[in-house]
Amino acid sequence: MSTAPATWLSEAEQRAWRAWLAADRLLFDRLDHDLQHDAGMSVADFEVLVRISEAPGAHLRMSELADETLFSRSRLSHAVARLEDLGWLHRQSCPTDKRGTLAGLTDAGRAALEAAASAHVAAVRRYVFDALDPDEVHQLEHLATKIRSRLAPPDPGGIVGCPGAGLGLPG
Amino acid sequence: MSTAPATWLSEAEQRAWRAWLAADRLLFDRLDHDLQHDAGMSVADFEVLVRISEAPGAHLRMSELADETLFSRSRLSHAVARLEDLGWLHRQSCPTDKRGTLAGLTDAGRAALEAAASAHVAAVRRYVFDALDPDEVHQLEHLATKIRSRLAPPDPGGIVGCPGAGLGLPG
DNA sequence: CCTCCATAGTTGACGGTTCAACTTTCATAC
DNA sequence: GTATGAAAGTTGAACCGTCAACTATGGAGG
Repeated sequence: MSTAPATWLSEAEQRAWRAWLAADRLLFDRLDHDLQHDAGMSVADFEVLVRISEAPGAHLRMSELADETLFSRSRLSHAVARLEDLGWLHRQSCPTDKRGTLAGLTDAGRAALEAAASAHVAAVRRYVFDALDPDEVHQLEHLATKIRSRLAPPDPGGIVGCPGAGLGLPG
Repeated sequence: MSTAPATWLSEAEQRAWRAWLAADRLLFDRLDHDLQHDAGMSVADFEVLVRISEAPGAHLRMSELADETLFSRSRLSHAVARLEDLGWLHRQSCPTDKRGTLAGLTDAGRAALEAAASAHVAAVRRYVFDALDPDEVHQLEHLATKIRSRLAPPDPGGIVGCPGAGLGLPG
């Protein structure tokens, strides 16, 4: 090991890697802190609510929700249980598959999401997109997509065929 | 709120944002999982060990370590306590400032870092940099740096004037 | 029909992070 | 030199995510 830097990162790669680590930590710490302060929810909670709001009828199978958010089943179970305790979600058993559970947005959940969204989106805009020109936005998508493609199956995209039920919120 | 999408994200921005969220979650979950499996440490532990190894004499003030890793003081305290229990770090009181604590790498810590580094670097290379050409690496650094600059004071860079004690590992 | 295994989801214990005190030491001002 | 406030770290509780069971249902094959 002491003589084998064959796979080390180049200077440029190392700069890029450390810059990403730093930006990532600062950004998500800040977004979480802000959203928790303003709306009493985490970014993870927000993502769950958004994905459900986008589903037709604002309810979604736990599995699909897990796939869309990239949460583990367990993490999602705990998260949805918390959100249900807050009165923002309700769970009901799936009529067509008795193993399944549907998570649906309550009125309070929709209200909480709407209340949270504006400040959160503004924060994302302020910390990220206000600094980037259209070309850089495209680069960001391109880089993220490239990296993502090496790590997992492709974005499920629109599993559901029926948009329009959602609030049109960013993720 | 129902009539004010004035600050919403554009389609392109939303694609970029969701792609980043996804890549980020997949990448760090995977890196953490791999490193935990191969070397019994988290990516956060690895970063702490790397930063200490790069300091002159392989010891560093807790505050400086917190600034470099972007950990909170509390998080760092807990992390260093765990690493000390593992025998990879030792703490000693700072001779010039009795409030201070110096965290230093033990021989076992250096060995653990060296053992972890090769597989971890290979994973970063495999999941990230193998997919990117030099231009894209530069774009990644540029984007991350731009975002970072909106969120925090600039990179402390080399607070310490004396490299050479480190292992030259990526962060 | 019945076995077998995969899928769906939940649960509880454990580990790591945050948050809010708290102690100790340093620096400044009087 | 002493009061006051800032800085350095630590601690314990609460919270969140992971991991390894576990239950229950669905589907495929004999």
